[in-house]
Amino acid sequence: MVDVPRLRFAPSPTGYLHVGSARAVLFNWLVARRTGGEMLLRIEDTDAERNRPELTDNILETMEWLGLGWDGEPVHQSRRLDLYRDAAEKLLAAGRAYWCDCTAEQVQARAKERGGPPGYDGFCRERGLERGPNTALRFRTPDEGTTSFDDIVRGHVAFENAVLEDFVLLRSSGMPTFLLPNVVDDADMGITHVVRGEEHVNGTPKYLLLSEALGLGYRPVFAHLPVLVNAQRKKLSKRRDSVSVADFRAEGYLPEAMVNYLALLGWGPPDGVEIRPLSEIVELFRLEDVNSSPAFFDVKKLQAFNAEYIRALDADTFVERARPHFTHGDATTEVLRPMAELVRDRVRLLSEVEPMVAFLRDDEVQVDDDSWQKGVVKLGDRGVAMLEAAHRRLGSCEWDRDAIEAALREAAVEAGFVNPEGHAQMSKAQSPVRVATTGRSVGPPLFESLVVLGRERTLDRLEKARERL
RNA sequence: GCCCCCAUCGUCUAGCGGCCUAGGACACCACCCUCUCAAGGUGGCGGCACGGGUUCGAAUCCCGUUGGGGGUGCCA
Repeated sequence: MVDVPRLRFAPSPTGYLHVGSARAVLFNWLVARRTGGEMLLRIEDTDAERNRPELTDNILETMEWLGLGWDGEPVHQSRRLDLYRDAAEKLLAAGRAYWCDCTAEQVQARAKERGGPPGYDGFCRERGLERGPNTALRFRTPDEGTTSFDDIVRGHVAFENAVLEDFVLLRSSGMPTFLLPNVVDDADMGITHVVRGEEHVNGTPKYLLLSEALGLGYRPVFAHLPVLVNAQRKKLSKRRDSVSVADFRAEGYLPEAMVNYLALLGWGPPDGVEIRPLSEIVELFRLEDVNSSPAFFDVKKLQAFNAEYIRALDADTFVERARPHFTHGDATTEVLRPMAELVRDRVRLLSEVEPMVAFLRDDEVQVDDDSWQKGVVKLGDRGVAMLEAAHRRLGSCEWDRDAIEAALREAAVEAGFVNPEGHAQMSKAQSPVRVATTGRSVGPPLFESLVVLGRERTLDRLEKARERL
């Protein structure tokens, strides 16, 4: 039988999918795709206290949005509890586990008393306790020897068994904790490559010891990915940092930009070409090339990628993809369509699209104070003259892009915006007209904007601005 | 405290003993283009943490120091 690589992503439904997990999904997915293997999905919901079942949907939906699907049906640990209990019984029967009734307080108190390292001290190892209402089952770690493994990204990693404390297998509630189901399922699901975050490195010897004690004869290949950190170089945390992939989606990031960017955290293509389709990344990606040092999640660079991906969209696709971000669906779509390319080349996020064309949609224009001061008031008499000249000339010209440009250039000359060569100085002259009609000092090209705005509203807004001065 | 890991421009990375006067990308700065803003073009700023080895030769290998991170839960 040929060994088909089999990977897995194993989230616990205690939070939304964040960028760190998304990167883990991606790398697992890439390996599966590249090697012709599969990536399975396992929901690690053994913590009844913290589980939020509805979050599973968010995680799955977000993975689909990213375009990183999984193979087969998701496995839920909460539906396989018998498997873990059987495994626990086996360990107990083999003398590799024992019952313990110590409370967390007692464990801490003893650690403090002896002045040694924190953690469980093996107090109940020889007490011969029976299962009771307040007993947890602990794994008895070896006192001697070392446990080591070869990590694809980190090389050889070794631990003295003596530093491994006797960890909990079954809570007093009877529910298993992380490690036991993790090992049992990986073996049961035939996982060949365990690709996960660096935070799991220290748990790996326990994982291996468990596998051995269970007589599973199971030993996957490990690859521990570097953590993603914030600007303070701390591991990204859901509490401190805004890292929910669903939030990025809501802000108007494209999944292809997100995935492309994520691939570059801890890995780089050999030819240095950073922006490229996922299909190419699949071809190039190798776990052996993954870094082992922490990577900063740089939103600025993500935005740059996003802008580039947006610019690569054709006009219709751009409108369709921006549409879900509109608060006034059809109305915004209508005014955006004729301006699509011009707007598309100016936004970094899809959420920026609607504000950029709102002046075309709404009856009244909201004039930004700062823009008003800098773009109109500051120009003094010439600003007034420009508004008046523009109003007059736009009142009688044809209504197309070139005619509007010609009219405004003439208005500029009339209002005194002339350069040494005697030509209209449009960079300055356009500003009062722009602010009066669009409400802002920056935005899509003015002439095209006015075409869509229409003569009536344009003249009306120029007049209102004039009156306001 | 103990255990494990990490260390190339501000950031993400290329580099796997000579091709390195260290390449690219993002960010930043300047100029060009230009109806604003973008985009684009050109140029610039900027890095092998430090100290020892090994070697004819080290960003690349080894050791130490320093700095950073992760873990140390009846969370995952």
